Amino acid sequence: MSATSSVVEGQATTWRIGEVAKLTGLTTRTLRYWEQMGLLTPKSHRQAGERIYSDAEIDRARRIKELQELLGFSLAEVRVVLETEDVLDDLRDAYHADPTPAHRLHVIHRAIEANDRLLGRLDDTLTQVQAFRDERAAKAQRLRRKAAELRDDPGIQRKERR
Amino acid sequence: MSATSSVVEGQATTWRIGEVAKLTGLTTRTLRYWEQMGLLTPKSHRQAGERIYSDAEIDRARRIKELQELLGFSLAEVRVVLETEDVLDDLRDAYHADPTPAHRLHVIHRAIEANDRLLGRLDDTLTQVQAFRDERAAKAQRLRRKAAELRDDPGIQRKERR
DNA sequence: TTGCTCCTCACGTCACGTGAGGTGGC
DNA sequence: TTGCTCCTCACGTCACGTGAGGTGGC
Repeated sequence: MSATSSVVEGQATTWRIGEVAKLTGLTTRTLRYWEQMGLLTPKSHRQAGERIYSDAEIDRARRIKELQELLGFSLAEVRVVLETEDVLDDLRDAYHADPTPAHRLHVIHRAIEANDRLLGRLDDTLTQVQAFRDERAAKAQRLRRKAAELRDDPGIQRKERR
Repeated sequence: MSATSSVVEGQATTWRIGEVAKLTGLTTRTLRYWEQMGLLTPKSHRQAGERIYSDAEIDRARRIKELQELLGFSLAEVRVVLETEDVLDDLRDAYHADPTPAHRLHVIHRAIEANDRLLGRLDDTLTQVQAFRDERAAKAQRLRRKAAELRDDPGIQRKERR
């Protein structure tokens, strides 16, 4: 919001690549690579080629990062997800440009499908992480019980376990 | 359990690399690579170098996969986690070999620390995935509402949004 | 002029994928 | 002998990391 070197142009706040990196936890190298791959294009390039990003690109960068890190998507998979969302955004932008209602309904149905697929994968990872977490929580309990035993009775050699 | 080509040697079931691959969802290349990195060593090599795995290695392979895919760990990070667990296993094996109780307590405390760190990271990812999931669920609702509107009233150009 | 951030190559790295060419047991 | 799985190189790939060498505005 009030970053020292943010630039105001017209109305909207814009950012340099180093600022985007700090805000998103990415590196400048990654941002340039994603641009090269056609995943994240800066709003504009300034004189001498300096990249200028808007808030929309910050959101997009965060989305890409989530899809990669939380769901293990490759950039090719990320691309597919983002493309269906871009289509939806285009639809919204062109809301009065009169595409036929039938076409709009079709686009929305594709968006619903894509979204539901994502939801499904998220639920899958959720249950997997849950199961893994429960295992670790149980192990934490066992370890603490063991430590308590050793503290109370440090000299006793127990016969259980072999 | 009753895989066709599983081998019985003494009492325990053993597996060939291709069987391990199928059981774990990994590739044989990955299993060999992890061995080369010192992360997963087969129980033994047979004549002509054929790798023989036991159930313990299947479990270990699954653990490595979980740490990689669910938590995004690099193999270097996986190594650290597994090493602290290996120490615990050694402790259990040497339970009657009389290490001092003080030393045992120390090892257990380190294991508790390591386990709690993992638990913390699991809880972090859990909340992140949850938040992401909730976003998607909300979007699913919005999309379905929109689709219903279009179905009920396909000809109307609404004035909301811009 | 000095600092800071930006830029474009371009080679390096991590974790494998993918053949190439060959061996061993039913 | 034919099929199948195994083996070891070894080059390729994906997603960046990491300098090298240079430009531009306070």
